[in-house]
Amino acid sequence: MAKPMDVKNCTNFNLRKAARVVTHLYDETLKPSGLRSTQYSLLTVLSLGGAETISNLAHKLVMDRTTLTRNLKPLQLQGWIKRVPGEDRRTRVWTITAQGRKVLAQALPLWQKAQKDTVSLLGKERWNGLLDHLKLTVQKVGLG
Amino acid sequence: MAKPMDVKNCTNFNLRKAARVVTHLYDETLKPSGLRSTQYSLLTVLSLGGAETISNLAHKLVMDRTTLTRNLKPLQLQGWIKRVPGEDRRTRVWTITAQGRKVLAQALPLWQKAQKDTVSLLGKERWNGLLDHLKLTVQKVGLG
DNA sequence: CATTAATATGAGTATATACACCTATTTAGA
DNA sequence: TCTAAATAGGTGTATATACTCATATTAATG
Repeated sequence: MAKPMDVKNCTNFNLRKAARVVTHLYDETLKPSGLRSTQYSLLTVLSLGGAETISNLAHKLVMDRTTLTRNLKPLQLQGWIKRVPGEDRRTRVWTITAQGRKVLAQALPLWQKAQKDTVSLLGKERWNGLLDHLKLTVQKVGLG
Repeated sequence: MAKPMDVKNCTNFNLRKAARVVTHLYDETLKPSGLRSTQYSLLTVLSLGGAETISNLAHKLVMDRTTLTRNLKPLQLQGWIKRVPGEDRRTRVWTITAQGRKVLAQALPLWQKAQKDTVSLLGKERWNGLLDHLKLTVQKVGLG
């Protein structure tokens, strides 16, 4: 059993370190598509969920609203998403464009490869366990 | 069993999301010390490992060398670390200062609280599993 | 109905991350 | 020894992340 007060067992440090190495694998694999891994996630959410306000997206992705403002910008500049006025004059709704769906379709097999490679590296059992623990972590720590 | 090709099960997305929520908890808890969670990790490594080159640190932390160049800067500006010439005229060695040790000592109980709170939220068993999976992930995916 | 609350968003600032490219120094080999 | 390769480090640029503060609009309330 790991000892919580040993610095080597810092939850945050180990999480960020793992995120670095995994993001590197996904970014590298997605490179031919021109998408970063984070951008792939964003585009996918937009492609599945339809038009969404930035606040909705932020809540769904457990991400700060202002982070999304910056993250959506390069996608917009590439013409992969566009912003249209919402019903409420305060809100703006983001939708994926045809170009966005196109680049996403090209990225899909690459993402699938990244997933497959990760499962291969970890083993199916371990990969399942990792995902399980991560989801529980978001659930338990998230709304604190 | 989670299905790898379901976007909701993207290893990278779930890892980054978990990192966001956990980092938020640690940053919030560490706030009175004036340290961010990442800075706490860096200072701790420097306090334990003695003088290190930036390349050594990067390897140890599984982090890009140039990331460290930027991350060390605010710590240097605060006077918590300092850079001295190494034996080789190419190398520069980083060491923690007395002020750095002081702020680290103040941050220690806060970090301990963050660890304790995280274990409480996840449960000891789950927390151990999470850490275990994260370490294995770094090990297996890291040197790819 | 006028004022206040709440909601939706963006901008300024700062840190975190890393790739591509560059310089300086040391080491290895011809 | 002289030169090419390896090593150590930094800068420019771009994205990722989020806090604080500011603005616009809507909803609530006296």
